[in-house]
Amino acid sequence: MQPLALFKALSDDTRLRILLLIVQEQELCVCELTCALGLSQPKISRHLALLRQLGILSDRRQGQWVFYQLHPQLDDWALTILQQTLSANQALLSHNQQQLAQMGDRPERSNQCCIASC
Amino acid sequence: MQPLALFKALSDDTRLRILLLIVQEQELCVCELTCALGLSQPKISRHLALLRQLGILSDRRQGQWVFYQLHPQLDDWALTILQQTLSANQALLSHNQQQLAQMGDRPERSNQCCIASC
DNA sequence: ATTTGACATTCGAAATTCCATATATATGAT
DNA sequence: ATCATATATATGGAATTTCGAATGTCAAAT
Repeated sequence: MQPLALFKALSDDTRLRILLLIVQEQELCVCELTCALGLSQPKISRHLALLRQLGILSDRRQGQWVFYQLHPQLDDWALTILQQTLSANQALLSHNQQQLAQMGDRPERSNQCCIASC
Repeated sequence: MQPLALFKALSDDTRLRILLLIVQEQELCVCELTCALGLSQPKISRHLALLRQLGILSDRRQGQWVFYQLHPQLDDWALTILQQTLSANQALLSHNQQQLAQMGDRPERSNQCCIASC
């Protein structure tokens, strides 16, 4: 991951919030992000596609939903940048986290491999 | 310093290199940056103005030369981001540092307050 | 006072980024 | 098959960013 590519990804408000929310929450689906950010679904989806193509996020489909998380092979330094940005700027996301907390009918996560289902 | 503002500043190749070089070298003047990056003087100057207006860099004039350094009041987290980006991506600057090393007639720094001159 | 070298600024064109709207695909339920 | 929900993509235009070229400013030296 080239530094310039990472910083370009982070230089848009929507993408920055998406990434910081995912760092905080581990994994979120498109509808949760749409709700947390109060933006249209196509807009969220377009930015997610960009972050996926850059190798910053990875996605998995579970039934109707597609969940996004940080890409497992994301460079250490890039991960560190994201985590430090989050911890030093928690206030930035407070409204988004509030929206997420108030959201009803959030999809349930099924672990990809838990004792019961394997 | 808002995260979005910092990342927008870092999302341009010229500005990214300017900042990482200054983190490494402490202080550089416009002609040194012009030489190290191999770019036109107006282009360098325009990006420096932007970084100065954002409060990321500060400048001081010494005779004909204007030296730029990181702004003394730059947020800790922003400084950390810059330092970590540099140390994890040294290779990115190798050519620029080579150009700087080969530059002749670099202006001398006079400390703003040394024993001899005060 | 003029010149010279270092740096800053302005302006229009070109390139890039971003968005809203419309449309397409995929999954699960009926 | 059909429909509803969730997500993805395509398109065209608006807004922003970037750049080169020309010009302006400042300080030191003659």
